[in-house]
Amino acid sequence: MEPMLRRHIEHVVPLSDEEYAFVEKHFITRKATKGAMLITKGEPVRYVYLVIAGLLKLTYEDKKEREHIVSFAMEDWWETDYPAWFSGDPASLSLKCIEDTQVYCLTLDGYQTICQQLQKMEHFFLHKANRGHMASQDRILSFLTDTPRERYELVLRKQPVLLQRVPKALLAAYLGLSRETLSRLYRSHRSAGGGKM
Amino acid sequence: MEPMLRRHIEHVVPLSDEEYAFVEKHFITRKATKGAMLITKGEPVRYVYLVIAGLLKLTYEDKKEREHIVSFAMEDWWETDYPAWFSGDPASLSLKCIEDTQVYCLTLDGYQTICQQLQKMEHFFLHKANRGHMASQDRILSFLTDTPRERYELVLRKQPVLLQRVPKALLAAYLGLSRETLSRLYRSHRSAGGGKM
DNA sequence: CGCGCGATTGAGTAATTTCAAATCTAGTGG
DNA sequence: CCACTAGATTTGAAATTACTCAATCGCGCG
Repeated sequence: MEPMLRRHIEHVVPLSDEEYAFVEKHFITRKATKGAMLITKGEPVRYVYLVIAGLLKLTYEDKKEREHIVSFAMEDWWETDYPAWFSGDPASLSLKCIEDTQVYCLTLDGYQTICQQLQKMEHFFLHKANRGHMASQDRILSFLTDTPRERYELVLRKQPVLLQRVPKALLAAYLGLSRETLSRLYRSHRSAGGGKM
Repeated sequence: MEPMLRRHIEHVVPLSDEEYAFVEKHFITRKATKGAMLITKGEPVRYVYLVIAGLLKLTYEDKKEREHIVSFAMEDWWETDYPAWFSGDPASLSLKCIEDTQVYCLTLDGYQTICQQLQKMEHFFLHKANRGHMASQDRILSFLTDTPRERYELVLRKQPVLLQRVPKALLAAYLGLSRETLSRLYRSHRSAGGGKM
């Protein structure tokens, strides 16, 4: 069966068998169980990860030891602490498995080699980077424009999957509000929405 | 004298005279006076802009007609409504001059042609896209982690220029708080900071 | 001098947070 | 099947914080 990596890339640029083989050489795959850390704050960042299956959280811990979630990464997402990965500096973020997870791993060297040798792949990564940038701007806009309640409703509408897959406390850390507030918003929805009681 | 565009690009990738000439062909320059609109909500987005001099605001207007500032663009920044520029859809954002401004303009066609013909330039844009993505994640993190007061102090420390160049009301729309609140934060700083009265 | 605009101030209101306690749920062992 | 525990979720009440709305201030310009 076609490897997930190939399908993923060819969704953007077509590759010959030879080209794909060259690309694949630079990846390794890894399985990690729920709770495992792929990136730990303070340590070097070896890889950028492409999620094959499972769910990750990219987090930042502030001075008061509160955990904030920069993003969730699920199937087909690329994730890492980019500033640390690019620069070689120790990570300021952590990346942790919320579910059992399988990922492709790519080093910075591998990334650079692939881009240098295959313009198509540089094009692919440009495409992905642009997407990522736009998604981030969207999230910024949501912080500027929407109230916490509206942000919650947005997730409810656009990513109902998250409600199933992540504990509410994590969702709160992603939306930027306290678990208590999230719980109260959730309640008002249950009744208003017309669920059976 | 060296055109700003060439210096800007060669800060990332070196170009031969011939290569630069090819690239430059696809840009036009434009001057716009304070208050002019480069992108108007609802209209098509022809260009991505590289700011040569001046200052722009990229804004979103919500249902209650309140203006939110996604970002300020100053010298050496690339800015546009990316989703609209890439897709051809009408803009959901607006881009307006806060000061008299001079920009390079590049169409999507020009961008694609340049990338296709010169791998170096695809590399350049990949570099820029990665930077942009990281900057956005940083801003997201600030919304998650910092209180409005801390966000204000961050700008104070890291981009004091903005305080000089931008009216306070705009800064508030950028930080995601009301002008009144910003004014009060500003006050408490004046006294605490030990400025002459 | 008076107008106009940006910035500030004051007072009351709405929303969220915090801290503490109560409740619920799934898994474990008897 | 029931009791029990750990973790997640919910609830309550007080305290913070930011918002809104309205009024005032300060300054540059005609």
